[in-house]
Amino acid sequence: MEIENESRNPQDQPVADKELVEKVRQKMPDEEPLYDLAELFKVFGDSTRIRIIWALFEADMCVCDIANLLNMSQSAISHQLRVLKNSRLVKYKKSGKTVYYSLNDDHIKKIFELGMEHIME
Amino acid sequence: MEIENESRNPQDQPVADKELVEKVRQKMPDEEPLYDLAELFKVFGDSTRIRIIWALFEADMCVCDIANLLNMSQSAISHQLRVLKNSRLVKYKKSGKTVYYSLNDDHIKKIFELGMEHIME
DNA sequence: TTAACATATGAACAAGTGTTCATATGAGCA
DNA sequence: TGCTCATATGAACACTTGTTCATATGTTAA
Repeated sequence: MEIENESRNPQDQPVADKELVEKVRQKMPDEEPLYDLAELFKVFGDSTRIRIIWALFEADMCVCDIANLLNMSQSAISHQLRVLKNSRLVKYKKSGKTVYYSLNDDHIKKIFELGMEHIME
Repeated sequence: MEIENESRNPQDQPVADKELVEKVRQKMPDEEPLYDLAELFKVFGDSTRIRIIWALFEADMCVCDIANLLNMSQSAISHQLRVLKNSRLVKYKKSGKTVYYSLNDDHIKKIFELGMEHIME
């Protein structure tokens, strides 16, 4: 009985360089943090949310002023702020009827700047 | 005829702090780069693409080895590599039948590391 | 209390996305 | 030439997502 030279994975994919695949596999982070990272970038992957965050770079703002700034409905902004809140990217402070949102993470600005550098290249 | 105290935008949103909205509006970047930035993060916002990129941090790889590493079909990987290629995040080099992909941007690793920092917080 | 206001929320729908499947392309080899 | 292999591609489909619309919640002021 011969051993096949080319290894195969469960999906029956041929492997060109089995050693390399194993080496890289061992260096890969666990699935979960990579999944979480994708979830974070998914949040950044919408221009409304990008613009909300960019506005909050400049100043803490209430929902209606953000809606006005971006020329969008209060409801749309509120929905998106919830997404940002769920990702711990923004926090809020209530003041009477008004709710003021602000950024909750110092990394965001740096991430955005690096992203901009890629775009400008 | 009286001038209303509260200004309204085309969507009939009340404005709490008109001056602030104007100040922030002037500091906001143009729509287009913000739209492009969202497009970039959209590309990062998928765990398959995140894992492909992370693999390429370790080594340049051909399509079938990436498919094997991630235990996914060659077709799925090829489709995703095209997305990465269109965003100028990866480049490729042909060698006979085989196509080797590699990263095309030094910012990516930094962006991912900062993203990870947010997750770990 | 009632009215006005700021915000949040749920349902619904159109638009977008990732994978699969089948097949095309193009290079190397017999 | 014809066959095999690595990759690319198009169509189809299920699934996800962002907005709108209607309405609920909760606060302030009269």
